[in-house]
Amino acid sequence: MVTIKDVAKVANVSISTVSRVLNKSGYTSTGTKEKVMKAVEELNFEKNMVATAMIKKKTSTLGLIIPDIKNIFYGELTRAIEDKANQYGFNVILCNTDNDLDKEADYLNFLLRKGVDGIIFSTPEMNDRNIREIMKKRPDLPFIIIGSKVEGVQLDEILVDNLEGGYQATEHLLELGHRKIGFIGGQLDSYATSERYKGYEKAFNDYGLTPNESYVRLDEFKIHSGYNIGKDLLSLSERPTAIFAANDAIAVGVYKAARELDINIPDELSVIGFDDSQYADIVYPPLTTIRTPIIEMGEKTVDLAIQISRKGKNFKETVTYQPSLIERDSTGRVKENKDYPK
Amino acid sequence: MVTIKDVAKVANVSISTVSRVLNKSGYTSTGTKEKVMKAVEELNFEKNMVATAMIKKKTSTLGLIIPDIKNIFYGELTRAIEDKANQYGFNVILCNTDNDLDKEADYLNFLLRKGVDGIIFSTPEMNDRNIREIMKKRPDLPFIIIGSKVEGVQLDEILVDNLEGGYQATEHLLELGHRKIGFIGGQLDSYATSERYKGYEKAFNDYGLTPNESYVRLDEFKIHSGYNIGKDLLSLSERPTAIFAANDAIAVGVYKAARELDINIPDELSVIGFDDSQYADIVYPPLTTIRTPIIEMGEKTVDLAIQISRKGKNFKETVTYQPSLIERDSTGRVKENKDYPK
DNA sequence: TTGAAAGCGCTAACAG
DNA sequence: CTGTTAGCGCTTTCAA
Repeated sequence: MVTIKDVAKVANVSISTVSRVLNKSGYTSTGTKEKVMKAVEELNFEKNMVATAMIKKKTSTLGLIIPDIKNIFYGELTRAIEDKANQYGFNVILCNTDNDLDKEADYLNFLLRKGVDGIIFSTPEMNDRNIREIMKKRPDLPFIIIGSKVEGVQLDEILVDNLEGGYQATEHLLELGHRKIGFIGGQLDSYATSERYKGYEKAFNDYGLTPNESYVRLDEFKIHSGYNIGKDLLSLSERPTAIFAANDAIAVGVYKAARELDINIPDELSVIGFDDSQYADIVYPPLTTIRTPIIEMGEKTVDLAIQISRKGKNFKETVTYQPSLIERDSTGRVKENKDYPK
Repeated sequence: MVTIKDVAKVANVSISTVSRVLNKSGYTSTGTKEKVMKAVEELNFEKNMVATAMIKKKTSTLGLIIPDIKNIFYGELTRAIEDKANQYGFNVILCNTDNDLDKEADYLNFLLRKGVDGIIFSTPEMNDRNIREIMKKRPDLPFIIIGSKVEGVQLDEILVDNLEGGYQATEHLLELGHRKIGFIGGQLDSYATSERYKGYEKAFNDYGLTPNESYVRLDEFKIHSGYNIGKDLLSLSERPTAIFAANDAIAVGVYKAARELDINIPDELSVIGFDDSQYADIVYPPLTTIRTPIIEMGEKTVDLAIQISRKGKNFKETVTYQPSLIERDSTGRVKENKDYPK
């Protein structure tokens, strides 16, 4: 391994001089600068970041904690985060927890021991004890959460206005004449679900209506949840004419269920999703959905993490992005269904 | 920050003793062991891995270089790799290159300077100059490539038998009576494409046939490629009755094209993909495809990387996995099409 | 069985 | 403008 020492020897200067020119810190004459750079070239020297990390207590590394990278939403988010981090000269360590708090705790510990400069969470549970603990342990480090909130802690949050999104989705359906609108979400301890549900409720209320409780079902943000619940809902004697799926994966499951039951989308059933992930444009008919500005959010998260790491800013920020309705072909005007009473 | 020094003070022993009990190396009396552990607990001490890395030249970190984590195939692969690495107590740094060799070179340099214990590549190009260079530079480090080969270097390779997979796909179509079979792939400098194409050709030959050149098109392993080429192929006056898409993403694009042209799958067009990714079960009709054992391959990759890193094994291994045909509903017996002459 | 001391590769005062 | 020196937190001889 070529070290700064070797460079010093070849350039015939001291190691501190080498360090100075390498870091452009302090004064160095043009002459020595050149000598050093020549030696660097000659030896193909590259600074060992582990050594620097030891002194500076900075590793140029961010930890990213998500439930599962196979989930397309996190794939998109992760890509945005990694790209931005890379622009700053940072790397990201990927951690998949499957929402397992013990696994998360292990990762957290590991990341800390490795000296990461900040940790980005995108975990849905609002009562994540790990985050509380870690923040107490390392109040100096940036901890940013994206897409959710954690109860009982002040931390930097990057959010989408879920309530507004839920409202937009429901309103869209309502305007198309639907009244029997199903809601399929994750669990209520997930911030996204609870807010999106609130939006759903609010839209009904603003229309002078109340949602039918039996149309509201909670499970997971996954395809199979949409499929199972979709089958349930669509087998009801008085089935919904529209379904608001709290994310696109659930909507994909609903598509599957509808297909099995031979229910046409959008003629007999309108479906709206949430996120505007890749799924939305793959399924047929293309999915009407609520767009979450994932890329902007991911980038902002990294900006914040790195700013805090560098300047040690200390105030906890909440940045909220606005969602928007993306109309595709999975929603349509409600139609009288002759097969069963309305 | 609590250091080994603090522990030593509290336990009233020397730091080397603390180090010994922490690492279970050398002799320590039960008494001191206890004292030390008590102090560790009391102080909530956690060993700084950066310091250890400096001495041991091991970071328990692997670099993973892929084109794009948004691509579902890489999502699945990455998850398998990260899980396995985590089992070993390793982390993975994710790098997205978009197949940009300069970007890849930058990442590589960065990873080396950070002292990763090995690098896993899943980049399609066979003439990746970076890999050659880096291997010359650090012959001690494990470099494993998964899913592809690189010309002019001996490195550990984890592969799926692409030729066999291509053969199976084509044979399946041939057996269903198809003769006008399109092939849509990535570029020929991608190992996967070239081998899968060879399999396609071989199957034809084994049936005493030759593929129609005008049905063979190459672009990228992406949805839009499948879509564009699909539209082309399906607009031919004598269009293919079946298409072998060299990966599932391309198949998804073909679905889209077929839908726009109002061509029914599988009645008027059979489609077969490759990978058996999530896409296969999301689209309608569910996609017949060739399964690549991604999880096993990812795990094997990590096994190898860590084994080599630990024991410094030096022989370059090539592990080949067998693909298998997964029949779903996108392929069917060829039908006479009355709309145009056969 | 334990402690002292050297050192991993680099940075950062502090002198000069 | 440059060199000497003292670490960063830990591991590892080498003595005791």
